[in-house]
Amino acid sequence: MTIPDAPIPSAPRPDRREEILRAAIEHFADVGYPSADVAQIAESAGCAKGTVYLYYKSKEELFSAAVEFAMSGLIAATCQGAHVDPIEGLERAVRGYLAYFDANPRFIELLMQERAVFRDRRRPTYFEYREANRERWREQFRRLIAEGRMREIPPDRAVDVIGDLLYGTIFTNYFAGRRKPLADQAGDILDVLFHGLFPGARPVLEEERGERAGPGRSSGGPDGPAGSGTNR
Amino acid sequence: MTIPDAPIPSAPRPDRREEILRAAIEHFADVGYPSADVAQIAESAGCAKGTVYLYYKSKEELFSAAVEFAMSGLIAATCQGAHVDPIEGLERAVRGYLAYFDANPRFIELLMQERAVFRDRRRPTYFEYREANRERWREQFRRLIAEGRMREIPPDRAVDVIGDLLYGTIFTNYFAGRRKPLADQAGDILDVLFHGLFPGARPVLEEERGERAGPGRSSGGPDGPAGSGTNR
Amino acid sequence: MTIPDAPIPSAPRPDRREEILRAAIEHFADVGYPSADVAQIAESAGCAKGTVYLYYKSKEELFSAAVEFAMSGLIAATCQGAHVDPIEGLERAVRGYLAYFDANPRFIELLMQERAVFRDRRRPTYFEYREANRERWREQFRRLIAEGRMREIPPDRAVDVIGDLLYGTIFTNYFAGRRKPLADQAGDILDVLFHGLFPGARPVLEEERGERAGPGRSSGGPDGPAGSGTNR
Amino acid sequence: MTIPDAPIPSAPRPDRREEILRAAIEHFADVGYPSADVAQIAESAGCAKGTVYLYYKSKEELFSAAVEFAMSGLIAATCQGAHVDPIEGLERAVRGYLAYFDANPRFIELLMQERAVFRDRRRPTYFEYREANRERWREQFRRLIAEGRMREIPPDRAVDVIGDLLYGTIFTNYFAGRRKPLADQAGDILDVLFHGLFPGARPVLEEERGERAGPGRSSGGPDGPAGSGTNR
DNA sequence: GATGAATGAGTGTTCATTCAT
DNA sequence: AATGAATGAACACTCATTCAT
Repeated sequence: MTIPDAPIPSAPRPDRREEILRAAIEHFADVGYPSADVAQIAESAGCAKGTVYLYYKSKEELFSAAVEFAMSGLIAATCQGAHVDPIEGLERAVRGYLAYFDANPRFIELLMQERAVFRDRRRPTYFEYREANRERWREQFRRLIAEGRMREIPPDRAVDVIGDLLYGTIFTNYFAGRRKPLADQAGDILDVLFHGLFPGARPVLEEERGERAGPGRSSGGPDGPAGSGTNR
Repeated sequence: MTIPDAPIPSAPRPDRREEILRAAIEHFADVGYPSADVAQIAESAGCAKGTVYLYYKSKEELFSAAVEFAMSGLIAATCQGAHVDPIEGLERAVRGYLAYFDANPRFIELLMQERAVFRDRRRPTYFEYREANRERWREQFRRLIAEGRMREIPPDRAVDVIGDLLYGTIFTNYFAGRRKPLADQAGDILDVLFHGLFPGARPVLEEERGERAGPGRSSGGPDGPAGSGTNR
Repeated sequence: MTIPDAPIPSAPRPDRREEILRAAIEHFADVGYPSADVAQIAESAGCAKGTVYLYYKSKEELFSAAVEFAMSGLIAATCQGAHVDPIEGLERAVRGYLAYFDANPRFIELLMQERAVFRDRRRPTYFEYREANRERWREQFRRLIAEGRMREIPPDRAVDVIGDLLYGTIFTNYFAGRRKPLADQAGDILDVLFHGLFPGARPVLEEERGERAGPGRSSGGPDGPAGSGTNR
Repeated sequence: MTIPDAPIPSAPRPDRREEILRAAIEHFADVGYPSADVAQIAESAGCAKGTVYLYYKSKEELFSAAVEFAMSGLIAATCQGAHVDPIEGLERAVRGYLAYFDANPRFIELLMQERAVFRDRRRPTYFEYREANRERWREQFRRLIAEGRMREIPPDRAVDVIGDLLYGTIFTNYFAGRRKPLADQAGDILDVLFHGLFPGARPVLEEERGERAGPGRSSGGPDGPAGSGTNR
């Protein structure tokens, strides 16, 4: 029943939705989803709080849009080289991946936040993307093995190892403040991936595994809470 | 007007602090730091909310304690094998690492939450741990290279690659719901790490790198917000 | 770049104001004034939100118009029979009143909402209407009493009793979900009104009144807040 | 993550729940449910906003508690006289009812608000109460008719008529600002109820009913929106 | 006249933290 | 030491209203 002041009309803004998304990406990456304040995103975007809700149904949806934006860029950055030799294609994909996050470190933060925010509501966008790519690489690895150009490693596992390595790399770089640009690390990463650390080492014996290490147990972890017995 | 029952002698509580920590680990891992409710932790621990503050200055400190607990277990699980051959030591460390998180999947969640929560206030505990281990492995790799048992890879980079691969592996497994226990993947991981994917491939040429891929640029990312120019 | 279709000549809208009013009545009755959304009314009326404000200064004024509309119908429905015998006139008015709300149950809702919304800003439209009719009936009752056809009841009080009974009847029917159409109840209501429940009962002694019943007092209401002492 | 100031401990308050309820009744009755501000209720009650939520789960629950309180008082005020003659019992109940709302006019407001607020979520508390009483009166009326002390009116309809009259009376009095205390009107109401207006009038002919009056139709209501055809 | 994008005040609810007991 | 009632800052979201077009 109170009469709000007349809105001060601002300069025409041709692409409000995009401005808001840009502001949101920055803000979410800066302070994290839980601390992010829709009012501040609005301010960054140069509009009022209500306007944000004109374009995005909720804070959560805005966040999802940010993550999706980041992922669509990643796909573009890694899906090139479809027509080159598979090994070179892999190299390109790896370099593209790392270069992408090098250029957009904020996106790493978004990926992490997504997990923390949507804990169990859905599989993170990033992993959806990984699964979507799996088949393509599996096929290529199968062929390389058949041609004798690749060691006999279960293609699926190879895909996992590469994906895990890349994922771990970007996170580590971003979080641990590693100094060298990701792109500069690509050579070493590919070198290890392609040729291994110890060419002459004896084969890895799977039989040796099996010692489960819970804290405070045979592995010498701290006694106390959350011993392995309390975990599912 | 009701005569209270004689107090039920509660089980001796030798370590309230520990009970609270145990409850906290479980709760933080279950619902995430931001949604975690001190009152519920207290209830799980069988005490009142105020009591939690007797032992931990704040919710944040309690969370830190939970993370630290998780990490101390990890150190124990990976620092064995000090006196065996370095290559076997590495294998053991890798298996120990994976087995540890296999047995304590909650801790993966805590690690992730830590990052999301303490965003820029400090380097995550986990990476502190990694740095602390770096020197030890660097030395061992130097020796292996000198002995010709390891390819000529900058030892620091080797440490990074291994660490990143492991880190990426646990996160991926936990978040993407990979089915195989981590311990079972250890063999393949070690195999790739030790012998590489493509023994005969041409050397990786670092010169090829350099194409920075920002979204909407030459790499074909989406046009719009957060182009590489807007990143720091 | 798309060439807009030729505008579909919308059906001639001779009375936008009326369309909006119609939509408003429906919407206000459906969801209640506080939850009513001007945007939805506009949509129902087939125009834009701004257009509503072209015809009605505010949501509140639009609501008032809705109530007034309802009341003007009521007046028409109860003011017939001016030239018949007063007793039959009363019967007709009662039946007309009930039939009106039977046919327009939404209006009952509007009447109630009006009270809830405009709390103390003005006397509800409905009661204005009642007062406007009072004089006419007072006169007729006076005559009936003089003619010995009506018991000696203060005419004003008779008007009140009839009005209250009708008012209570429509509300109760609407809110309590009474099943029988109002019109079917008219006979019983008139029967009680005309002939009473207990023809032979001793006269009602006004002297007996006077015991004020506040909660928690002699009348046994709950102790606690809002005892009669706290009321104005 | 901001550290709130230490709460200023207030004087010991033995019955917070009740103080809050008292404040809520007053506030809800004063400004209506939708405009009611929990913060103001808290202030009236002399506590902080959060404290209200310690005792009542939500604003809605607090409102329900207020209504229930009002109704429990009404029950007490009308359920006396169980052992007197039924006709006198009825008289007492009617007087008790009116006296109750005379003493607690706020409660009328609450009853009305309840309907407006919980529109279709549940049958209003008040009508629950009426239904609960129905059986008791039905029985008494049956007996009175059998004894020839009451006219042959369907007992259920008699209950309805009385209830509707009372309900309409309190609302009208409260809303229309009628000046005479309710208790003073009781005599006239009972008089009409017991003996009727026109003892000698011809029987009411039910057959005459049936003319449904929609606005703008044969009954001469306004043309336009919400004609009877648009109503359910 | 019509539009609908933009505005921003307003509010129910949560929860970490305190402290009198 | 232990309690748990009390606190109050913080924040997402709604929606009546305006006005440039």
